[in-house]
Amino acid sequence: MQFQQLAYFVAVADARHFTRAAEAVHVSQPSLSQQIRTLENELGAPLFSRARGNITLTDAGEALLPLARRILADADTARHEVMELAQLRRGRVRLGAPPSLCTGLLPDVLREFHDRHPGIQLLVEEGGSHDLVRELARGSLDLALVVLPLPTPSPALTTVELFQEDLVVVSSVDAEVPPTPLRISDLAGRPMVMFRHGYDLRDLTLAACRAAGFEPYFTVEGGEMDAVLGFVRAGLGLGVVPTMVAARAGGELRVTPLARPGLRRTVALAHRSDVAPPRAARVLQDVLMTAARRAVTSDGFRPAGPVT
Amino acid sequence: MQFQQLAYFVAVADARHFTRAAEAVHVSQPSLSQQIRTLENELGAPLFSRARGNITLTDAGEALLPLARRILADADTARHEVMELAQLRRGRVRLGAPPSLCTGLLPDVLREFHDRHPGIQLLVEEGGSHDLVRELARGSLDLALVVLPLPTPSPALTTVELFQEDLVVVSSVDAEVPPTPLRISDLAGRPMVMFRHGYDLRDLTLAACRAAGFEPYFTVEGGEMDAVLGFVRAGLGLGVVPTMVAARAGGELRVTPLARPGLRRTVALAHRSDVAPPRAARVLQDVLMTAARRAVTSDGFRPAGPVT
DNA sequence: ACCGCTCCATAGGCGAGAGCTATCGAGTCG
DNA sequence: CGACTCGATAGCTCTCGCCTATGGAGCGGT
Repeated sequence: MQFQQLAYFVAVADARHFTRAAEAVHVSQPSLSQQIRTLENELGAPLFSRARGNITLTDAGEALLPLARRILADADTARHEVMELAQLRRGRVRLGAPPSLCTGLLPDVLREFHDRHPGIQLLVEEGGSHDLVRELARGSLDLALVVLPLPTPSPALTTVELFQEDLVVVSSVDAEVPPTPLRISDLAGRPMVMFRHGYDLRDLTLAACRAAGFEPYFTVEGGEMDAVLGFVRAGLGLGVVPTMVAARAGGELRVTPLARPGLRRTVALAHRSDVAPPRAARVLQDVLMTAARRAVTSDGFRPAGPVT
Repeated sequence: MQFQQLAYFVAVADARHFTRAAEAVHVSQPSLSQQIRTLENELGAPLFSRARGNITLTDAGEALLPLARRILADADTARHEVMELAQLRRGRVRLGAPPSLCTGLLPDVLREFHDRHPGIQLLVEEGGSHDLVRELARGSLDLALVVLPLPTPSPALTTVELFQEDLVVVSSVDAEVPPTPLRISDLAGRPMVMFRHGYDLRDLTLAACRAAGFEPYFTVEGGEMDAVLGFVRAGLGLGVVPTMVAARAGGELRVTPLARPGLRRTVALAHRSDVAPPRAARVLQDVLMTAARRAVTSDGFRPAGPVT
């Protein structure tokens, strides 16, 4: 049984006429006759009663017709479904990202991606690198933006570095003006506001302070990104955030760069090594990498270092 | 898109392994790989992510899988449905017959047919030749037993004569013994019981009486076959019925043959000329014709004359 | 580190079959 | 009775699905 045999069969059943059916399906009449005959032989029963000028379905033909129609319709549906997926008119990308990047990088990138491919559903999972890595491995995420180095490196994940971004200190416009540029050691003893456990920014800042030989003093700790910025704005202390987050946070905040070497983090894109991500995810990856390159040139970000 | 491509695709999706899938569908592994690739090219999207030892469906593959399964299942159903029809394990025959044959010939024939093909549904339409011919032409009957000549002959119907049967006179065992053999003219003035309008037996008998120069006298007229036999048994008059009906009517009835040339009717099988009857109908036709031949030799029926 | 094993992809050849054109033969109509 | 219609048949070409043989990449054992 072949798809075109079923198509020819349906055409004859509709036209009640071999020659006209052959025209409808764009084959010669003998080819169509032959295929119908082959189908009849395979099924072991005549499908049409061929009386001159009065082609009729036999009972076997009547039984076959609805099934043939359904099979052809299903095949058509299959073609369209898959082609729509392939042409990004439909689909889904599940992207994981840490809160700092959800606030900083993602809005523009997702906006650009959505404008180009409005049929693709975007699911963003906001979480710490640890959670994101687990979900990637489990297959519940297609892609994740992560901060390197990964908390649990694994050969099952492939990471591509996107860019490095400097961290800056933010403070309330009403607070005492910190020295410019600020060294890490200048943070010693100053009141600070810190993210909850799980933020890689927390670990990064804490490690830097300890490397400088002091334990930072937190007036408030534990909020999410927006809350921390709010606390800073309210004068509760200094905050350490990525450049892009500080830039987006708007007024009421003073941004102070750190003295060299400063603090820097590497942002990368991670996906499973064993399966190729869906087409839509690969395109999102392209958009992300292009945006990263743009940011490197226009916003003073640093290009990504060697791949780890 | 080909059926075997879908089958191979499903096999790989199930086995998650090209080589084992190839064994499952009994083709070489390269053939299977090639067909999968052809399918992927046609659909414009990869269906599997081929990582060593970890073959996985892509999103396109996931979309295709349920449809592929359904298409294959439908194709299988189609094959079985048609083959069951062809092998007479299922099906239907719609047979029309006049009441006299429903009473006489049909019970044994239908019993024999049903024993041979228990899956075939038998629908019997009891009616006068006129109605039966109309229903045949309309397509609501597959076959009909009719008495020739047809009331409305038409080239759209093909008739095959089965046999000729003699008519006999039945009377109550309590009534006056009619002369043996009886001539048609002996019926003049004798009380008779007659069928309702529409029975070809009525027309046949009336015509014979008129040809013999008299108008018959009916004490009761208008009943169906069983009723008429009951009236005869009750002594209301003589009846004229086919030999086989008289034979089946059981006791309480005296059967008197008619003197030569007597009365005779030709029973034929009719079907539409333009469409071949369903397979089951053709087989029933065979059984009927065989039974007719048997009746000709064993029950003293006469063979059918030349085909009209 | 290397060898061997597994497993999918590629190459080349063969045969089936689906397509074509040309023609036949049966039934229909003017 | 001849022209016409329409499905079946014949003979051919060429695509394509199948095969065997082989390539090449990753993984495991010694």
